[in-house]
Amino acid sequence: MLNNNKLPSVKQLRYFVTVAQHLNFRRAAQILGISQPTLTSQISTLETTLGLTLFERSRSGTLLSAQGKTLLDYAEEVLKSVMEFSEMSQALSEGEKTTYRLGVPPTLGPYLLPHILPDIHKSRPGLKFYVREAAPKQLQQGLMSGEYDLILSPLSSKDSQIQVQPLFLEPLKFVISADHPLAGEAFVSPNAIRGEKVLTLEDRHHFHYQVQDVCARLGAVIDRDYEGTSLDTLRQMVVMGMGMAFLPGLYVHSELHDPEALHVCEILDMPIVRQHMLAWRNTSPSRSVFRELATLMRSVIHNRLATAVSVSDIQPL
Amino acid sequence: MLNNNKLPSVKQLRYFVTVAQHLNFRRAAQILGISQPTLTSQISTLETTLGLTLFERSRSGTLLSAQGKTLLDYAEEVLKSVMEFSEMSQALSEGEKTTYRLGVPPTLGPYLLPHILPDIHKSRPGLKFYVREAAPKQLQQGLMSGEYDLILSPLSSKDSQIQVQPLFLEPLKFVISADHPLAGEAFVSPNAIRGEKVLTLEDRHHFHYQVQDVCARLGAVIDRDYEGTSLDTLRQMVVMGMGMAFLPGLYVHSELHDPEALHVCEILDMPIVRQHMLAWRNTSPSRSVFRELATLMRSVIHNRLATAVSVSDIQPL
DNA sequence: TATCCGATATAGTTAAAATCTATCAATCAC
DNA sequence: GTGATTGATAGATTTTAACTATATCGGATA
Repeated sequence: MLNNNKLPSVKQLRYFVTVAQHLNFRRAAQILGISQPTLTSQISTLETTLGLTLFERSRSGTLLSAQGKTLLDYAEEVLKSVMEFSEMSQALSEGEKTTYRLGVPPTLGPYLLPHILPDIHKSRPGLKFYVREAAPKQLQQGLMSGEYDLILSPLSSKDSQIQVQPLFLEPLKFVISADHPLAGEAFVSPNAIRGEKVLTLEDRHHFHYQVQDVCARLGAVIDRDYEGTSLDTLRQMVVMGMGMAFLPGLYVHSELHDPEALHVCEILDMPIVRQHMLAWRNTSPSRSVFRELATLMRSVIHNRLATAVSVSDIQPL
Repeated sequence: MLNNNKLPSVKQLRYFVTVAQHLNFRRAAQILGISQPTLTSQISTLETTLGLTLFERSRSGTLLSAQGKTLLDYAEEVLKSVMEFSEMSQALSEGEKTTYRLGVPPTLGPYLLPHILPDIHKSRPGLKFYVREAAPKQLQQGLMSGEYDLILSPLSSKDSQIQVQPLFLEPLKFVISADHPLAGEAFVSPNAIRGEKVLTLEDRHHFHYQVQDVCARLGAVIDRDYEGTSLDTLRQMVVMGMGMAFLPGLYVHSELHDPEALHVCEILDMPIVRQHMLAWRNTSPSRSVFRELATLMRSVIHNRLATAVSVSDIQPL
């Protein structure tokens, strides 16, 4: 078997197709912008690597051989796929049509993204996001491993490989069952909570530790006997009178439209918030896009969600 | 717009895909059988021509960028089509699966090919024929123009660009209506035909001139008032008593199984035959295949049709 | 028949590209 | 810290693609 596994080059296939179209080396060379001897030599190199004859040459003209005729379709198929590759790369290099893998915490994504993605899409129609939910710890790890290009995260990581920009502060609202003695007031005194048991999510959620911190400051304790698996179950637990809880402001803003069952309030003179950041690898070739995106997100959040959250100042580079 | 229309090479795409699969330049280089600096430089050349970043490199590892991830699928598509091209060319170069365009005269093809193509296919399963019918003159012209790779032809062309090999001699049978006075004898004397009118095909068929020659030798005349458009109509004309005619032996052998309506006989002491040749361009890269094919055809015809035709001697090269 | 035109092939040279070896600098695991 | 591993860089070399000039062949034309 003479045939090495040497692959033909795109250039050679382009030459082949052009000669096959015109059945004339000189004209094809002219169209390709190369000299006729170059074309002759390239075609004959290709024929050698393939181990067959593509064209029947005679002084009186050039014909496609039977085998060449069969291969022509395949060569055109190759050129087509190369063109598609090339066009896609062009679109990508011009900033259109890039899909970024965005990781979000489950306690934030569903209550933030529906409010802001439409506007972001309107401003930057080329940007697409493939959104996946995971706990912040997994998000950060996945960011480093390349699983995500971009994450929304509560972390202010000191990792030098991660670039972080603050987006906004989200208040945590205090919620109690509507028939609880404390219900009815917009503000609850910290003293009223001291020593109380507070419901929260399971500790695989970062939210668990955030609430733990808050409770430590308030002198309340986490109820570890009953923990919610999601914000929705947590809310149901409160509605059913199993205890009091903190819920993210955006969750309240998005999901709680029935004030009957639940009373939402805040802690008097004690702002309780969590900070959300946008983070990416600082090796990412799209980092400038991401920086712009952070700015865009702050602006959209300011427009759409000013009543629920407070946007962070724009950080200088 | 920075982007030139320079196309990536197959080699670069192969490098790209391999690095993307392993996310490690050194290992990918080893697999590709090249050095790591070469790989680095090729990838970075590719990135430059595409105007974007395919990989995020850091000392701690290599990641596919978001754009690289999108392009990877396209690159794999290109490689797939190149592999298909390559595999097809390999199959072709090993003599498998070539389709040759075979031109045949309408007075021969339908009555010869069904008898021999099955055996030919059995001996050389790779050979395929795309069969088209045309008059010998068109066949020869089409052979030169590349429309056919191979023709069956009565011509013994002196054209130096055409290679010709004789295949077999086919007798022309003399047919008359079953109720004609001459019917019943296996041989008819030439004298009985002298001066008679003989039916034949229209003059766009080469067969017309062959019969004309025969009639000239016999002293018969062609009936130009009524001419058949095909052998089948010619036969019907004879059955209907419109006159006598010559029909190719293979036609008689294949189609005439009803001896009632028609009487088939031969001219006494006067063999009337036509010679069939196989012809191809002597520039054809497949000429050795065609020579073998001619031998094969003679052998198959000898096995299958010895009662109807006589195979020519094998011609030395 | 001689000649010219148009076709591809060949020779020889040059510019560009791909590749190699050797080495560097950053990072990570221990 | 130390050694192993990673991708990047420098410089030399080989290979490839390209050019110009010319040869050769076949067919049309005078």
